[in-house]
Amino acid sequence: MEKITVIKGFKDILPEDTPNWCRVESIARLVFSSYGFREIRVPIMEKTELFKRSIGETTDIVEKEMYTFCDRDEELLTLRPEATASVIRAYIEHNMFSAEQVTRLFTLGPMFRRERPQKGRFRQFHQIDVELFGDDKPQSDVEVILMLVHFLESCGLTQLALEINSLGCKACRPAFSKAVVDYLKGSEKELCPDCQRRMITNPLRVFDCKVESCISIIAHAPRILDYLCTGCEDHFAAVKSYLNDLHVKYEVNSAMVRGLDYYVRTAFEVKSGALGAQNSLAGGGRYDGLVSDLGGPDVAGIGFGIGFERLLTCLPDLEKSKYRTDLFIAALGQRAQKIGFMLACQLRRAGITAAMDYSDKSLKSQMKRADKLNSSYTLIFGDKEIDEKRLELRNMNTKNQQVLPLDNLLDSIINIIKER
RNA sequence: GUGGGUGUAGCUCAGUUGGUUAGAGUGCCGGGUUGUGGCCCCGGAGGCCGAGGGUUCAAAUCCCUUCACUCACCCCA
Repeated sequence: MEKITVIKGFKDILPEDTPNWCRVESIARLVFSSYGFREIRVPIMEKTELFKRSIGETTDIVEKEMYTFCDRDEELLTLRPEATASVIRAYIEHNMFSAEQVTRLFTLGPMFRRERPQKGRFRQFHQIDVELFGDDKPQSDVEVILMLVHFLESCGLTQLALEINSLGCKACRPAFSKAVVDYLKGSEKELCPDCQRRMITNPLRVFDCKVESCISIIAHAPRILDYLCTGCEDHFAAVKSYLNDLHVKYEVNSAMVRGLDYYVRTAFEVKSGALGAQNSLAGGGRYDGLVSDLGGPDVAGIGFGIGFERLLTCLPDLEKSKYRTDLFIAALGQRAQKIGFMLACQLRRAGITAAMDYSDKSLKSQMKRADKLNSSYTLIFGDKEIDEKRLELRNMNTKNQQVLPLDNLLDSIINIIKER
């Protein structure tokens, strides 16, 4: 019989790893809550239209990476490639804007993009996603960036590289795009084929190219920061000033452009050297105008996403989770097995991790099992102990053994274990 | 979608210029005198050498095809 395997680019998260996931999740909840962010959970599927309108029809994500299928009633549905669109949809749908001026939300869960998998990139991957609606002041940019840094540091990450940039707005970006195209036309033939194509489709993407010759051409290209309108310039200056005051280290990377069409003004990214080619650990930016594009009120927005798997690969002290057992019951013989089983069931109901072997194996073998399960204590008994009503309780660390009376056995074990 | 690398035991990997019954470490199970774990010693189970085809007296080894994994490009978290 042929084995059925997981889908390419999808991963099982095994028991030895799940505690690490839980740990990071609880740090996120803790840190975000102190900034006033509340958790929202949105579906992993949406109508395809939602992503087309938010992310942009001509982006790679929408053009070739989405898992889209036709439902039985002919409706086009898509497994979410990112969370922002869904959160905005929910924000609008539940009229959250009328409940409060500023809304702070976060969510976490799986995202889906049909790319070729490689290090730090999977078809199902997980993101922690943060969104702040209803405030266009630079302080909210700073708050969100600071929270991101705070969170990553709380996870134990060091040597983070924060890069920020301003992408301009609807008013000033078109002029910049044109200037870039004009500049590139001069040396069009020296550009790599990809960049020649980008010139037409999405000129700003040329800044992302890693080809040696393109990099040297782009080094002298116009900089977005020289084309910002007064509003964008003031906004960006304020963001930088606050970050300086807060001693948040960052680099301005005027070549940083982001792959989702909706970003305006502040864009930021956190990179790590531990990741390989896909070195972007978290990224986000401002998206004023997107909420109204999706049918909501004209409110500002800013947010970011953190790659969960990428974050985990950056963590320095990742440990595989081991077994941990309070009490192992080594029962010898049929009578002992029966008593032991009843005891195990009762202990578990009392919240104590109790384990035993249901087949009547040799004591040596049961002791080995107890050791493997990292048990703190092992209760040892057979016919002799039952007849004498005196059971042996071995402390596995000290090797001391004490005698426990069969009467009130449950309570005395609970007391001993809870005292530790 | 395009390249490169790798596929041998549950896991990590050896395997010579093609040559007997394919190995090690680790893990798993059992044993080392009656009922006491970790260390040590002994034994056992576990492989269609990724799959299919070809060359040859003979293929894990050489050739072709294919699949999977992986890294990189594209792009992004």
